[in-house]
Amino acid sequence: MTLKTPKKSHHHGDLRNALIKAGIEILEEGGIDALSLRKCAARAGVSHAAPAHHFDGLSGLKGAIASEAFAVFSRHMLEAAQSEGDSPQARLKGICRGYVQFGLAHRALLDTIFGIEMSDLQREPIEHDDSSAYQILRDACAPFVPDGTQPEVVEFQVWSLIHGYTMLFVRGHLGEIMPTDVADGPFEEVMALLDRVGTPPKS
Amino acid sequence: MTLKTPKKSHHHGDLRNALIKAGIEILEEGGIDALSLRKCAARAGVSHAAPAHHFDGLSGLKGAIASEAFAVFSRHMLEAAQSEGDSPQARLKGICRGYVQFGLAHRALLDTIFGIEMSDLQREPIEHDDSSAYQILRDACAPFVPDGTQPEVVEFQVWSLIHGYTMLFVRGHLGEIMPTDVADGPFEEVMALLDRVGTPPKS
DNA sequence: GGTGCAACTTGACACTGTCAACTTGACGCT
DNA sequence: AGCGTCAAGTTGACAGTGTCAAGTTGCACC
Repeated sequence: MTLKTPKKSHHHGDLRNALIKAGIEILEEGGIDALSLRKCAARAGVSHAAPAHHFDGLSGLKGAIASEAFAVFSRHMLEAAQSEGDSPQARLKGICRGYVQFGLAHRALLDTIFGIEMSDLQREPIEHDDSSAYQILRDACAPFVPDGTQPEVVEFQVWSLIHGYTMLFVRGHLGEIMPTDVADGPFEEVMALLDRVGTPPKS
Repeated sequence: MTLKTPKKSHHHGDLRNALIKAGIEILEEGGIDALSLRKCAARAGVSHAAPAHHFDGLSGLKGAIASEAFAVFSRHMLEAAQSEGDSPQARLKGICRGYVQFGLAHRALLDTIFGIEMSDLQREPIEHDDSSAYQILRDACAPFVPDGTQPEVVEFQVWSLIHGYTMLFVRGHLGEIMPTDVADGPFEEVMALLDRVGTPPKS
């Protein structure tokens, strides 16, 4: 008598989404190594072989989870950007701060998203879509793209910097202790490299 | 009658190094997911439980392999730097090009090195040592560190940029195709962000 | 010359992904 | 209404994985 149709047949009805939800829970609780098809199946209340009807192996499930994780990722970036300021510079720095915060708060989701090999996702490219996480970065970079130049250059500069910083930072490579907050690392100092992004290199 | 002492007793004599060597071979052949303790043991000609006497689980073996991989990493960076030029700018760009080249040529070693959690290597920090890969980056950055400032700022700026670029690039996130050469991506354009690294932000 | 012990083996266990064969029930068609 | 098809889920099996306990072996040291 729950809200979801309580047909207790062996047809779950929404197993695909249930498995994704279970997978995210397991990831958040135990990290990327804790994720397995059988644990997801058990948590969703189905048999161990049921996920094979919805995903192409563990990597298929990870891809589906990554699509969901992108929503969380985007939310972190947008929220951080909003609490930073209105100028293009402040907005860009906010996006970057949200990138790091997402990596700290949802480490396993970050690993899932960027552990994916672009070569083995035959279907729709999950990024580079409109309203995607990449689009958020793209919009934040737009004010810094010089007229008549390819926007990808500035985008990849910013993305490379913040992605590399986040990956190194959350794994503890940039300090002695494992960080739990953005303030545990030299975020401001490193991001200062972006102070003159897009301006011509010859001063 | 080989050069290595042919004592065929059950004492291998140099099993630890043999396992590391086997592991690197397996990594280069099949990627990071192909690595397993049992396969390393089989290739080294010992029983499946023998590695436990030398490494603390699979992550322990990965750590030992990473230490070896750093030598290859360093070699790539130094060679690329040498064929680039003598100016500090050319040298820094060469180091970065070597970083990417290493990621392309030894993808599994890159994943092994940076898949390691700094929190669970209780022993010596493999990086930040003298003559380590990090020291190479540090030396290349030194000419750009303003007097009286902490060198870590410039180092982390450069490291973040090149690390993020490499990670995104080798996974195919920066283009439609999976890259096989540095020239398959916008390396020069992105590295242009370093053209004025270390100079004061207020022009 | 005997003893201790590190190195390695064997065997077992739980867990994993994956496959084949089977059951069930919902849906469309005549 | 009856029937058949077929997707969705189950069960069982298999090879591979890490890990532990217990046993064996031979080197080194006293």
